[in-house]
Amino acid sequence: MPELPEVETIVRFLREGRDDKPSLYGFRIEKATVLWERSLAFPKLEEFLQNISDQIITSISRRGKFIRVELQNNYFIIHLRMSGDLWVEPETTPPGLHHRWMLHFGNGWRLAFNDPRKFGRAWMVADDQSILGNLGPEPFDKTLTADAFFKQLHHCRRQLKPLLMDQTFLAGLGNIYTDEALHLAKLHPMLVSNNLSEAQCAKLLAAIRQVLREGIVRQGASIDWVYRGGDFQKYFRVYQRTGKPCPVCTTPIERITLGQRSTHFCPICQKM
DNA sequence: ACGAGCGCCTGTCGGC
DNA sequence: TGCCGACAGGCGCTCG
Repeated sequence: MPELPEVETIVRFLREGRDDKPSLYGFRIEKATVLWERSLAFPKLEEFLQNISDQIITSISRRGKFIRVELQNNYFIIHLRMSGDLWVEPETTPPGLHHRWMLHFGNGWRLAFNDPRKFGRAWMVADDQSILGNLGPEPFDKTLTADAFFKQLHHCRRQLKPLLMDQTFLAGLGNIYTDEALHLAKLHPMLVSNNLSEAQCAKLLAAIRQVLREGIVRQGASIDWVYRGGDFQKYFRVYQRTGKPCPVCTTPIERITLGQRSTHFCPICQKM
């Protein structure tokens, strides 16, 4: 489920609690259980189990699509990839079929990483920049001005769709929000970055921020069988709407493959 | 520098 | 009903 709005929703929930679930701030990790070893990218299992025990969660934040849990001695960083999710649940619940690891707090609660497709990864590292250091700017960063974004787009010569999904260019967009932003900005996904005018670049940045804001307000999108969180899927303009009318001009939405990913756009609103 | 192909995984859905 | 391919919110790798 993870693009910026879904990850942001999960981070807020872990930080603030939701419904009957507590905030994890200040929780002491009594011990961890790893059920699928490949979910742990670093360090080796033994070292991880030993070093995570007895540490206290001091903060929880998001960088791009990564979740950064700050502990006293180091960072626990999680990437949900395609199907990962984090559940706060009582220890009395039987572990789910797709649980890959769990942090036990010894107070009746645990944090479980549920990930049917097993693509998700977690790292425990002293320096968070060893994992997050190559990420591009945050879309809402105030220093990312229209002018800076124009320069970034003109610094390379790439199709907009794969470029916007490149996390070293901009951190947080995935397949859904890229398609949605390009439609809102009325830009064809195959347009080449350094051909955009200043006005088009400014419009694209504004569109990216708008769709991400909408996604966060709706608490993310829930599609398929993963992530039953928000309802942004009810408001998709183009994503997974092949053949359905464009919300602006009613022309049927088209689907092509770009950068190995299905790409949805309106052939009238988003001309080459 | 850039894009395409593929691998990693499990699950769902539509067609036959 | 069962089988089979296509497809799914990501990303790292190789190969042209």
